[in-house]
Amino acid sequence: MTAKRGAGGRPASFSRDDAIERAMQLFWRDGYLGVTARDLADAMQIQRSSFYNSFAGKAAVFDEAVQRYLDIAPDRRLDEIGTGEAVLPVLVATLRELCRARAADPQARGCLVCNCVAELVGVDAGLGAALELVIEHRLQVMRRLFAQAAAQGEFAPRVATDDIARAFVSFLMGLNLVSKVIRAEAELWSICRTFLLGIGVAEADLDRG
Amino acid sequence: MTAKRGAGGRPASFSRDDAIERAMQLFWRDGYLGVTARDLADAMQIQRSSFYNSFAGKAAVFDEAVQRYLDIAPDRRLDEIGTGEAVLPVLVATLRELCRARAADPQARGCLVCNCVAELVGVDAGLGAALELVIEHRLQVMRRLFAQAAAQGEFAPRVATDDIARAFVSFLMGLNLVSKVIRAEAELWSICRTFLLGIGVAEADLDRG
DNA sequence: ATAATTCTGTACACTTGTGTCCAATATTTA
DNA sequence: TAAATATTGGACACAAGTGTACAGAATTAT
Repeated sequence: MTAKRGAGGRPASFSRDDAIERAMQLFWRDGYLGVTARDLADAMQIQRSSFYNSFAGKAAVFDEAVQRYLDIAPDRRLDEIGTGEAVLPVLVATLRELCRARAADPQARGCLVCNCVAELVGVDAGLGAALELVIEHRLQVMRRLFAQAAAQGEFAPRVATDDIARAFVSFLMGLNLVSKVIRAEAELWSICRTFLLGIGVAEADLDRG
Repeated sequence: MTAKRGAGGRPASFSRDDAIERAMQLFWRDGYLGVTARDLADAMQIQRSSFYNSFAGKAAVFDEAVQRYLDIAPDRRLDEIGTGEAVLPVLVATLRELCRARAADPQARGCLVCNCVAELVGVDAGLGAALELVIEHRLQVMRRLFAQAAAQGEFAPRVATDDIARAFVSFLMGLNLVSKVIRAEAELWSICRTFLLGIGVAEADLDRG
């Protein structure tokens, strides 16, 4: 049974947050299809019976794991840029951090979302759609941010900011994916550099990340 | 047994090429882990016993399927550009064709190689390494091509051509991946446009693809 | 103390996947 | 025709995965 509210009882001995965290780490490394319910329960350090008691199954845990991933992903900071705030410094710092994190990961796992978009969109209707939403959200946020940055005179776009936003999301997914093959932080950063210069960011703004 | 050379015998009733082609289509749609040996034999339209007779297993078929994919992938044309030949027209035409193909695919499968890099690199050592080689090869070819294009005065690079090559491969992988979510050809093309303008390709060279 | 609730560990039934094997049949070359 | 080779279709053994069930122990609130 799932938890019911009522009189007291034995409390869960595991932290649900910790369990989801461990599940997320596993999905991150092995993808969705590469993980079984057994693997999950093992990684979450709970019995398989507890697993089925407390969670609806692999797909449900995956949903929660993705949410958890979004909380710790380097690009979460882009969602927190407010209106009126400077965009470029945060953008540059975020990309720097992303390169650092991807290169520092000894397992070269790349990005959980990107990996699973490749794996699940068009394969699993439900999970694929959920992941598409994450990408759509990133697109929406970037449209707002690039419009804002241009309006604030932070850079001189050579094409429509909506086009830049789309190119940025594509660039970001490519960077995450290629980071599984290109392992040197400096080379990953050079990709960011090339992209940023290309969309009109000034050289001077790149080093102050 | 695998085929032995000797006196004649009953010839294989199926075309090995067709079988690999069908296997490739299946891997393209469902990924590697999403496909079982049964699925494979079914798709290849051969008995499961014939499957094990004629192929070493799923992984071996996958290897052949990847090679087949490389033969039909839009970016194969980039490998055929000779020394002294103009690079940009082919590059632009290739990207146009890529956008067209990705948008025209009703199943939104993206790129088989990119999908499987996301799925397998770091997960399956053998297959992952083989896919990494494909990416490394693309990197090598692009280094040569961008150096050639710059030397031939086809465009004015603002950063080192090696950096552009790296950024291009990343861009290409991102485009393939995002094409699973962004389905309109015009939007995919706008991503290419933004990238090409960014690395210094002249506006005039974009429309003559 | 009692009821409520959860965990543990094991067990079970069922499905799916893997790889092998075989006898019968079909087709080609020598 | 005989030898060689392939396919067919079914069967088998085995491993792995899924989801459920249950009895006993543990812990909490009332």
